[in-house]
Amino acid sequence: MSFQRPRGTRDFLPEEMRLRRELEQRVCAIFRSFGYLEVATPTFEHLELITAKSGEEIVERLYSFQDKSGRWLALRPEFTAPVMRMYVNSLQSAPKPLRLYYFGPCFRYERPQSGRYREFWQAGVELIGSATPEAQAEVLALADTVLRELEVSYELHVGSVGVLRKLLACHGVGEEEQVRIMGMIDRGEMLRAEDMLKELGAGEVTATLRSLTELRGGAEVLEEAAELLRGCGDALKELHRLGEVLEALEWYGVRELRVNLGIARGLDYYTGMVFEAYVPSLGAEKQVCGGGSYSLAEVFGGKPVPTSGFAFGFDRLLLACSQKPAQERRVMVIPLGVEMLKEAVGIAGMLRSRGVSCELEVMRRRLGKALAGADARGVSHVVLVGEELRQGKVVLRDMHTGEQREVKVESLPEVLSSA
RNA sequence: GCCACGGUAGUGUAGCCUGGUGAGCACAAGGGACUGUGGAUCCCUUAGCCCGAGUUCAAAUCUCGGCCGUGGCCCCA
Repeated sequence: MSFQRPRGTRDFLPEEMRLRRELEQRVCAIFRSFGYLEVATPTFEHLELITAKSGEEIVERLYSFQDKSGRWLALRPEFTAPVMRMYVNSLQSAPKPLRLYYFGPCFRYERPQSGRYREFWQAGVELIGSATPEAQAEVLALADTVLRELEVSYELHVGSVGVLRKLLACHGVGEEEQVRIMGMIDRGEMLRAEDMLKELGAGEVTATLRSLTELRGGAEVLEEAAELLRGCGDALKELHRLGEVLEALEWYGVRELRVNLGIARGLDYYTGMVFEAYVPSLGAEKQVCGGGSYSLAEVFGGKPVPTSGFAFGFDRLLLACSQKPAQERRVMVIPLGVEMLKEAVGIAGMLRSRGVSCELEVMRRRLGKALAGADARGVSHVVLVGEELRQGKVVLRDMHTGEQREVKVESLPEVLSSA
């Protein structure tokens, strides 16, 4: 009888786990360096929390279930809703702005493929309580800093759903239709979006919309956009806001970005600036980060509060930065014969209490085999405990160079620490 | 939910088209030869046809279904 892993899940063996922890720590350290504080929420939430934010259609992409007393629950598909729920429950009267970050597994019932799993990890932040250009820019700059520090080659696209929505509103398109059209734009279905607009009697906006979503470039394309939006005051106002964010981004040193008004992010709770980061080398699942400014607290029964945030797809990030692990010091203590076992155990214990991690040879192998075994498991330093112990010494062997020297037991921790 | 390709010891593979000999090889793992330097060499051992049904005297091999994997669509991170 043997069992397979559930589809779309992974086991992480020691080597990969080390890489994951390393990356997690690097990313979270950068979050903290911007003043963000870590939070955690439950792995599952009430199903309604998720559907309140994303609509009933999302249910088929969720792991949802009834518990033993009939409550409908769902494994979280992302963190924004849970974190905002937590904010509404417990943090509404905390001093603003609130800077929160999270890291943890999320679950979606989707077809697995490269860079897409049913259990995957997200790392992200929410900045709650400020909608100033500098606050929005900070969030984006934070994402940019992470990508830059990881030395991956990426593209940052910045847009504004506010501009698009106000443009549509300007031509009499209602809220609900706006959402549907934005979804089509996000999926690149411009023709469908145009058909729908014509049906709604807003056919005259299609040319403007098309030109607008095809604009690409630096901050200078905002001028072209302004031309296109002439006569639509609300949209121009949104465009001006985007301009302010872009200006602030310059102060943060974020210059390698492209304005892309075609980013709609499909989701209806975004209000203003939106952004996405891509790592082209990842292929189909190249989006490593998505975020923007939104207003969600009121959906969960709180007072509206302007918020900006983003989430990294941690697994994709890991794929993107093919970092090779730093050489790790790994120590093994080998007794030369059973009669030295007791002493070897003692020395291993002494090393551990002095902060040097080490493992003990427990297979009673002959020296040759023991060395071969140590090598096979990636040990970098071996401590041989033999008759030199009568002079209070052990033999320290560097497994990479093959060099050996006798070292006093009491100076062993120090010598190994600097190795 | 849809499409393409795939699944043989722990890993990588041969065999499949053309059904029929104890399913072969390499590496890994465990033991030994061999008493502190043999990270070697030699020998031994462990361990496999994804699951189920069908066709057949006979299935790793052919057919169907399922499961899982890889990549793509969709969606997203």
